[in-house]
Amino acid sequence: MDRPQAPDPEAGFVGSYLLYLLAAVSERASAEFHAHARNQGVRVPEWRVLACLYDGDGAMITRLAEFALMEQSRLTRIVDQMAARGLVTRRADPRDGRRVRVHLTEAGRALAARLTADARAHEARLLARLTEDDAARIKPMLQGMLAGLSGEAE
Amino acid sequence: MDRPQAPDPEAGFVGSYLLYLLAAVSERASAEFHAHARNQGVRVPEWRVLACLYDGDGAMITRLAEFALMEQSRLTRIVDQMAARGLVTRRADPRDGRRVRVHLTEAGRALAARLTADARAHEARLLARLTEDDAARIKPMLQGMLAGLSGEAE
DNA sequence: CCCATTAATATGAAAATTCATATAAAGCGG
DNA sequence: CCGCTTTATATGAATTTTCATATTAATGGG
Repeated sequence: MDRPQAPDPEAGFVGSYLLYLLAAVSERASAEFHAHARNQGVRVPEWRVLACLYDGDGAMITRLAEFALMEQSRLTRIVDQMAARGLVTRRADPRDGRRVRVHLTEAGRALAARLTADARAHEARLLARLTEDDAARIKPMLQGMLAGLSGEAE
Repeated sequence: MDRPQAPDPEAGFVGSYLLYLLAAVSERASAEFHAHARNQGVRVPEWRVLACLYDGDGAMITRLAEFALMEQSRLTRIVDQMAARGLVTRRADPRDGRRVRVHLTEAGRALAARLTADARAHEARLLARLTEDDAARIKPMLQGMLAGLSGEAE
């Protein structure tokens, strides 16, 4: 097993720079599960779309792009591909003809259900590797940060 | 100011999924500074290379790629571009002819110094928005996670 | 010293991603 | 109802990124 190294947290700037730590932890914590998803034929952006729609079907393109952490034009193309693969369908919003609502198909929902279950299990394994304290605090802390960073302008 | 929304942390899977929270916080916390870097003509991968080299000049391509969170072949091309812009130079390692060591030029070092200072200031502003408790705990927690995820296989 | 293997970097070609902008539907003031 | 502005999505074209693999150098065994 030959995992990537990280910069020394003691020495230098990078090893204790908050934005580096966030990016590195995110990337490395996600690596395993993302590899699992790809093995199931699902790329990362597609997995994000599946997960978001599984939480709330029929989201419009713009909001879906925000939740799935990607640009609108990219999401449009991801949705194209997923539609071509029969995972989602597009429907015009009856109230507002500009909007496109994205819905999971049967197949898409089944795939999302499977991957979401896998993700829960994987998350449990990740949390199990933390100290009890950290495991208890990490999510609320991140949720708090996210709330502070999203929405309200200051 | 119209910031992206985040999924409801109360409802659904995504809003309380650890890997989502990490990715979202990383992305959104970094957005401002990354925009600043781009305004200085420096893209994100380039900024990461500058910061890593500023910490320790003369890194080889492979390790630099690990630290800078990108694939080797991508880093090779980033270094190409940075060399073309006069920010770095490549030098063969005298001990091992396969290795290429990347060094900052004067201009590269000056740019790295400036951006690193900006990054410290920006980080201070980010931390100031957290509760005292969170601000004190976030970095050690992330460093611990990173150590657990890197290096040692289990 | 040679061969086979491993390691470090580079590169071609395909695919993904971005950026600016086009298209089209709503909303609004008059 | 009209024209103007805003909002939502799509798309062309350039750039970036990935993936597999080529190239070159070191290493270890016989």
